Amino acid sequence: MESSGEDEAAAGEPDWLLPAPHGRLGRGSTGHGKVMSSVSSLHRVVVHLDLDCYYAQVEMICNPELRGKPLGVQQKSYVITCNYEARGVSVKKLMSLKEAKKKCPELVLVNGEDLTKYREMSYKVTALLEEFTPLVERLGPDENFVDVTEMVEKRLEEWGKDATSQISISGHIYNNQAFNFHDSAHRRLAAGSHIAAEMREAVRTRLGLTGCAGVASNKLLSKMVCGTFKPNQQTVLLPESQQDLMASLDHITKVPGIGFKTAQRLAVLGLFTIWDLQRCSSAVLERELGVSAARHLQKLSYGEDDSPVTPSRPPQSFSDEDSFKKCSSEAEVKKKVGELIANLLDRVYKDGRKPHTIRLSLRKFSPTNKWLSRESRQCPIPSHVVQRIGADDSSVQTQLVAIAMKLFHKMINVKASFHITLLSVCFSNLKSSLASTKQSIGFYLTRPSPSKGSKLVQKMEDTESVTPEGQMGSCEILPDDRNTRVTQMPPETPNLPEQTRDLEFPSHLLPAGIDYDVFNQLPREIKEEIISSQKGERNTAASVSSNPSFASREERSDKAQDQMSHAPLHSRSTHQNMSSLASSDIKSPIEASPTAALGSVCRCLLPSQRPLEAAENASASKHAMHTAFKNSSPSRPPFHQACVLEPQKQTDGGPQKGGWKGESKCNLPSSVDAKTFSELPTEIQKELLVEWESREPVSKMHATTPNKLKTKKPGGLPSPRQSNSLLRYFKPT
DNA sequence: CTGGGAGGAT
DNA sequence: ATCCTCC
Repeated sequence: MESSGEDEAAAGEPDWLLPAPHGRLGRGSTGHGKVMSSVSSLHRVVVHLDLDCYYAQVEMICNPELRGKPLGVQQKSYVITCNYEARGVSVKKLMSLKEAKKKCPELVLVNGEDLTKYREMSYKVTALLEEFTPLVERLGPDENFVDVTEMVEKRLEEWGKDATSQISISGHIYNNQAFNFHDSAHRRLAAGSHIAAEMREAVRTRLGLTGCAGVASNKLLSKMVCGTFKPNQQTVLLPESQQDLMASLDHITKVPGIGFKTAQRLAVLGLFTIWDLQRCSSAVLERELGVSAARHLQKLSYGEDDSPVTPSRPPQSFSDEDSFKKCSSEAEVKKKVGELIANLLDRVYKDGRKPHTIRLSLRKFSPTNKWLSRESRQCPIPSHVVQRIGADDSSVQTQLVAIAMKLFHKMINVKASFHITLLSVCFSNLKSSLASTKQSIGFYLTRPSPSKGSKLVQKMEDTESVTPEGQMGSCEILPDDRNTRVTQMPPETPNLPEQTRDLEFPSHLLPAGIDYDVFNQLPREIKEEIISSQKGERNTAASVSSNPSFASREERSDKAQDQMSHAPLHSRSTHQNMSSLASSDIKSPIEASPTAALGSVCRCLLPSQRPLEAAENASASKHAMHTAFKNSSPSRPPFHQACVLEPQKQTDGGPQKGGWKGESKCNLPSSVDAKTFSELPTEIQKELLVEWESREPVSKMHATTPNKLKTKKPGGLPSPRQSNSLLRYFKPT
C-alpha cells in the first residue's frame, strides 16, 4: 500500500524521500490496512461530494418550518453559514451577526454551537456513500471523497455491450469542453459522473440533503472542480481542461493543501500564483521547503495528486471546548471543565471505545493576542479510571475533573490572578474495551452514527438507523443544550518555543554581510521578514534571472472566483487572511522602492477580489488582525510592545481615521490611512511597522533598540536607504 | 466569543 | 508530550 506513488515517481528520485505533506490532500498513504484500489493511480476516477450550506440544511430538515425563510446558523456572534434564501440578500458565510441583521432584518437565526446534529448527519452521509464502495474518505463534516474507479470499470463493461455512442456525461463539464466518447478517459469520467449523480440522488432522497459533486482523476482536481456550479449541481473535469482549472485560480492558497502558512513561505520566494509555483525552479523550492514538500507542492500546482482515497476510520479523538470573554477563578474553571467532560463522557460512552489520554487546553487572555497561543497539557488516564468509564459511575466524572484540574495547574498559577478565554478538553488514544478487538466494535455496529451507539455492544436497536426513510424523523436528537465549542488557532505565527527552528533558508538569499549562523538562530518569523524585505531589493536580481515569471506576472481574472468558496469550515482561513484590501493602494512589487517587498507580499495576500466582497469580509479578517504583534521575539526591539493597535467598536459608517486608536504611540506615517492599514494582513502590518520604524532614525525606539544578537555588533548607523529594519543589526560595522 | 477533528513534526 | 497546519 505504500507503493501508490511508484509509477509516477520520477526516475532516479528515491520515493522514500517523498513528503509527508500537510493536510489530507496529497498525503501519502497512511497504510492502515486497507488495500487501495487495485487500479493504479494512472486512471482513477474520484468523486468529491460537498453538501450545500450544510449546517443550514440540517437545521431545515430538523425544523421544516424554516424552509423558505432566510436562515442563518449562528455561533457566538457570527453567522457561520446560511441557506440560499439568505444568500439571496447577500448574507454571507462568516458574516458578523450585526452585519447579517443589517442585510436581512428578517433573518431567522438558529444556534449552531452544538454540533451533535451535524456530526450525526454527517456520518450518515458517509455511511450512505459507503454502500456504494468502501473507498470513502471524509474531509470534514460535509465533504467526502469517493474512489469510484472500480465502479467505473464495471459500469463501462455493462455499457460496452450497448451502443457506446449513447454514453454521455451527467451534469456539467468544466469549461464546457466537448465530450468525446472515443476517448477512454472521457468514457471513464462519464461513467463516474453517472455514479456521482446516483450518489447525490441517494443522499437527497434518503437523507434529504443536497450537494455538489466534482468528478475528476484525483482528489485534488475533484475537489477543485466540485464547486464550479452551485448549489446542487455537479461538474466533470476532463483531462484537457485540467490546466485551465489550475490556471483559473488566482492564488496558490486556493489550492487545497496550501494554506496560509505555506503561502507565507512561498511568498518569501516570490511565489504567489499557480503559475509562479509551476515555473519556480525546483532547486530553489527545495532549499526553502525541503525536498519532499517542494516536490509535493509543485505537483499540486500542476493538478497532480496521487494520494489515495483513504477510507476514514472512526474518530481518533473527542474534544469539546468553550470560549468566553473571561474566566478567572478556579471554581469557574472547574465548573466549565466539568461540563465539557460530562459531554465528552456521553459521546465516548456511545462510541464504545475508551479514551486513555486526556488533554486540557486553554487560551490565556492577552490584549494583543486574544486568539493566539493555546497551551495544552495532557496525561494518561489512570487505568482504574478508564475501566469505569461507561459504567454508570458518577465518580468517573469527578476523577476526570480532578485530573483535568491538575493539568490546569500546570499551566496556570492560581495564586496569581489569571484570565483565560477558552477551555478545551480532549479525549484521545481511544481503545476498544474488548481486549481482543483492535477497532471499536461499537463503532461499526452503529456505523451511521458513531455517537449514537449501542449501549452495550450487543444492542441492535441502533444498527438500522441507516435505513432509508424515517431518517427525517430521527432529528429528534435535539441539542442537549450543552456547549460544544472549539476555536481554532488563528493563522498566525508559531509560538516562541519554536524559535530556534531552522528553516534552512537558502544562504544565497541572505543579504551580503550577514552571518549565516547568526541568522539561523533567529526565529523563523524574523527570518521570513528579513528575507521578504530583502526580496524587495533584489527580488528583481536573483529571482528574476532564475525565474522570468517574476516581472511578467500579471493579474488574474477572477472568473472562477466562486470556485473554491466552500463550506464555512473551509473558507475561514482564506477569509480571515486574504480579505479586505479594497481601498488600499498597493504598489507594484517591481517598484524599486523599499516597499517593493511589501508590495509583493500584499499581492500574495490579495486574491483578486471584488471590492464589495472584500468589504464584506472585512469583519472576519479583523480577527486575524487582532493577532498582530504578538510573539515579538526576544531579539526584537520593543517597538511592537509600544505599538499596540486595538480596534474600536465600529459604529455604523464608522470613522475613517479615528477608527483605530493606538494604545500608545503608533508611528503610522501621516500618509497612511489607519483603517486601511488595519485591514492589512498582520504580517504586512508588522512588516510595514518595522519598515517605517527603520526610516525614522530619530525615533525613541532606536534608543532602546537592543543588541541581543551577541554575535554581531549593532551595525552603526542604519544605512540611509535601508528597507529592512532588522537587517541593520546584522550588517558588519 | 464561530466548532471540531485529523495528522505531521519535533 | 506539545505544537502546528490543514480542512
